[in-house]
Amino acid sequence: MVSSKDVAKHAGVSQTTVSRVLNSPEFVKKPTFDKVMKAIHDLNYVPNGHARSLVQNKTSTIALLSGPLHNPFFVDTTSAIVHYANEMGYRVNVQFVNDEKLNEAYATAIEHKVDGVILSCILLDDPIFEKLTRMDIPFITYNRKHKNNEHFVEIDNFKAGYLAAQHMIEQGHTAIAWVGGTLTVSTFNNRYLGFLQAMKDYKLCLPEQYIINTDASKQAITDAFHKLMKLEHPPTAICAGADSLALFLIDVAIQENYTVPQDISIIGIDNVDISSHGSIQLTTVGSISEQNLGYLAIRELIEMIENKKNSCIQITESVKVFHRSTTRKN
Amino acid sequence: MVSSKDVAKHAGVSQTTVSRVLNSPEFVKKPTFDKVMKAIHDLNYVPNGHARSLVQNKTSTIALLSGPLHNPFFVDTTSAIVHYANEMGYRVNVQFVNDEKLNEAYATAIEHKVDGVILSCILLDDPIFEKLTRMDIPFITYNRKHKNNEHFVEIDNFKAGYLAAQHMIEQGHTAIAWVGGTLTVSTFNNRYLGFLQAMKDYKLCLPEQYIINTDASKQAITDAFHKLMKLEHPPTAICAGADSLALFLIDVAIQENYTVPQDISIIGIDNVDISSHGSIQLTTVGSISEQNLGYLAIRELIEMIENKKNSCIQITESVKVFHRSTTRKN
DNA sequence: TATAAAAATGGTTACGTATTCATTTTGGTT
DNA sequence: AACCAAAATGAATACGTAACCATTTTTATA
Repeated sequence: MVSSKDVAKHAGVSQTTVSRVLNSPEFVKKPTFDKVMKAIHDLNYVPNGHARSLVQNKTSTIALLSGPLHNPFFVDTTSAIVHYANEMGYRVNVQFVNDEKLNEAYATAIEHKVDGVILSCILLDDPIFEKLTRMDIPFITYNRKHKNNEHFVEIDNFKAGYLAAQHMIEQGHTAIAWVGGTLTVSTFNNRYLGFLQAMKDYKLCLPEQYIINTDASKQAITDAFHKLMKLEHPPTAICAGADSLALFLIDVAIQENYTVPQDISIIGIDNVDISSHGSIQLTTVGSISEQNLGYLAIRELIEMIENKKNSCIQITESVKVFHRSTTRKN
Repeated sequence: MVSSKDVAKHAGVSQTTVSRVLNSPEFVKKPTFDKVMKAIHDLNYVPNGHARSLVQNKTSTIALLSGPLHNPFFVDTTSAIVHYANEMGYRVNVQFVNDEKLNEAYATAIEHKVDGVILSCILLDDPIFEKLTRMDIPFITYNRKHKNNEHFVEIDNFKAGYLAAQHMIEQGHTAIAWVGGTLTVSTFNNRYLGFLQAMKDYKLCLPEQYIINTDASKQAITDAFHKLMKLEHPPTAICAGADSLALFLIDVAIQENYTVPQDISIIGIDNVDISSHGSIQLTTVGSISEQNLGYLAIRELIEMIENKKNSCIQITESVKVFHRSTTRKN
């Protein structure tokens, strides 16, 4: 492997000068600069990023711990995060983690002394939080948050759950079910609480069988749907804890020859990009702002890294209903 | 930052022993091992990956240069690639590149001495190819390939184009249009050639206005659709060069109050995961095998990295039609 | 017990860069 | 020409690890 020493020798200068040519060319005379550049080109030299990271203690790398891409929410956020980070000169190490394999993911992230960590998949009560804090690595969570989290970006999850229920109620539904994810996740927890509050405020009956909080796998959602529709009095509407769940539900419904929304109304939360596709037209609750959570989070993280500011970043975006075609008057 | 020297001092051993505890514990006595582990834990030590990379000339990192995630094909492949790589102990540096900003992307990838590069976005006649070869970094392309490419994984694009046209013809269509991407991309080029061949074999008339090869942006596809449907004799069927294009077309069609497939049949190529969703049910041509191209590519790349084998990897997967609900008898 | 072999540990160095400080060269002024 | 300040360059070092070789300690064998 050709190093800056080789370049120096080839150009008849010192390694220091080679380094200067690349990092502070204003301090080197034109002829010297040209000589070195020629040598760099001749030898096909590429500086070694690891050596630089080692000496500068700066990696220009960010670790992204995202949820899986089969959830369209993470498609949108991952895309936004990687694009913005690259634009700002950072490389992004991506990992798609499920909640179990979290520890490994953190380990590899930390070993490489990334400049910052941006993550979604943290539990309300996650020991990882302390580790990251102790490591003194800037980090921010998006979508989810930790119980004593300082830096996070989220939507108003409680209100989102509330609005979802309210929307169904306003459409004349009374038999409204909830299908959400595990409550150890802040997002699902708050959305669920919002849903409950609306049902209470509007004095609607909510039988226990109408409430399903399970893991977010396709299989679990399929089972949930079956369970609901086989009840003696099946619901006429389902509020899903996330668009990804809503899309699963719709898929299952169609497979089982139900028509959405004629047979059953379904609303999601997140307003993922694909929900507005003509073939899907998912009614959902999402951020009022155009910018997705991933973008907001990475912007703040890079701000934290570069300006070392330690003021708390706590962004909660307002939400509204996007009324499309998967819900209708009952 | 706490280093292995600090650990060594704290444990009363040499730095070498600390290194051994972590990398070849079988050569260190139990009591010493315990002492060191305690020190590691006490000091909250995490080894520095960059220093290790520097001395070992091995990074356990792979650069992924993918197309954008709004194309669902890249959602599937990115997911598969990152998952498999992580499982095999590699970190993945992801960049979503458009064809213009390719050079920057390569530069940052190469600077960090990644163990390998996996890329989709290469043009048939791309100077990058030579650079990578000269750098002696193992690399493989998926989906697309370079004109003198050695390692690649693709589907049988020519046949895919052929089958798409054939499917429409068998459904009784005669006015069949083509909407594909730029022909400097191997994938689109071969699919287009296959389409042409089928039209020729079946002796179908193909007016020039029925052929649109443009960039793959939503706007361009919208324009293409308008152009086609405003013709005096609009087509009754469109073969799209990729599922992403087909999905754009369907979205536009629905917005413009066309019904798919009643008003117009549309077929894609790739069989992306989302195409089988109940709300979409896109008829498409895709690989016979279950495994997506990203998975095949990363598997081969890691094989190349670890076994230094230099036999050419040239995988072309057979394809078939997945007949769903966006095409029908004319 | 003596001795050789094996096991365990330590000292030193290299990896490739940026940085600090010292030295040389340049250019301007008298 | 002499001198000084400024500009340009170079030498030496640190970053944190793994690897190589040397040394010490332990174990097995006669």
